[in-house]
Amino acid sequence: MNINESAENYLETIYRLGKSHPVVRSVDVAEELGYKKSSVSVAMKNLREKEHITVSKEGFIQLTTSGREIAEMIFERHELFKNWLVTLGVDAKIASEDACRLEHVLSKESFETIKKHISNT
Amino acid sequence: MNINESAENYLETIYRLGKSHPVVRSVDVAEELGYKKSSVSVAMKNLREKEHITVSKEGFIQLTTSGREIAEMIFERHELFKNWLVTLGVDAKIASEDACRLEHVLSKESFETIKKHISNT
DNA sequence: TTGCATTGTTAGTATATGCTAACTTATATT
DNA sequence: AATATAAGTTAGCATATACTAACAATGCAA
Repeated sequence: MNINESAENYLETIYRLGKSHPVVRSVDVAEELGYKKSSVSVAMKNLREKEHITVSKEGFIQLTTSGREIAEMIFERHELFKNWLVTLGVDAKIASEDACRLEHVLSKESFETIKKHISNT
Repeated sequence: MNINESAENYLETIYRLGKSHPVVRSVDVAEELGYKKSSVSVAMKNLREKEHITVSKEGFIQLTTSGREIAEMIFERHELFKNWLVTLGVDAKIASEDACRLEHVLSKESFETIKKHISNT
């Protein structure tokens, strides 16, 4: 599948925005991530080429099956780590920022193991 | 201080090698990390310029105080995460690889909190 | 001494990632 | 209609990071 941290973050953001917005456009992603729209434009082009998203002619972004799978995986990791850190006493903002980096670097094996550990705590 | 993940890894590697080798040279670092010596040469030049290492005319690399502080911090994180993951049941090789990425991305606050949590487990 | 092996350096390449600037297009406002 | 605003695109730049290729320096070995 060969997906980058950056691409994972974009997909997660599209997924997250889709929960609260009726449609998601490039400019919404840029706003959410604090990036310039040119950067997002290029990133969306790459995601289109890898078929992780489709974009309607109105500019509405949709996740494909593969895009959704990646986004859901990263989102699950993000939520798990963020909530766990907050439970342990870390400030919510810091927990969220750390989760945002953590979510990309763990192997599936470590993630599943930590998930089990957390649920037994 | 403004230190990159890459630089952190080099410093940690120098520190780690220093535990088992009488002297550490560029070529030892390259061997350890599986990088080309040209890459290490450039990285060592940057670490010299930032005064995180000094290099004798024989090519022996020494950590400065700031370099050692960074290296020890990263090393501590690495060991903590690796051992914790192994304790939870993750394969040692995977645990080590994951620790290698984890060690760079956590805030001090989250690290200290997780450290406390682990020691209470 | 000649020459190979080891170590280190430099220049130039490639990829990933985000930025600025300039442009296009479509919509909306006067 | 003329212009202004919003959204998207493209080209070119900058940084980080490792690579290949070519070269320099040092030391051992025939």
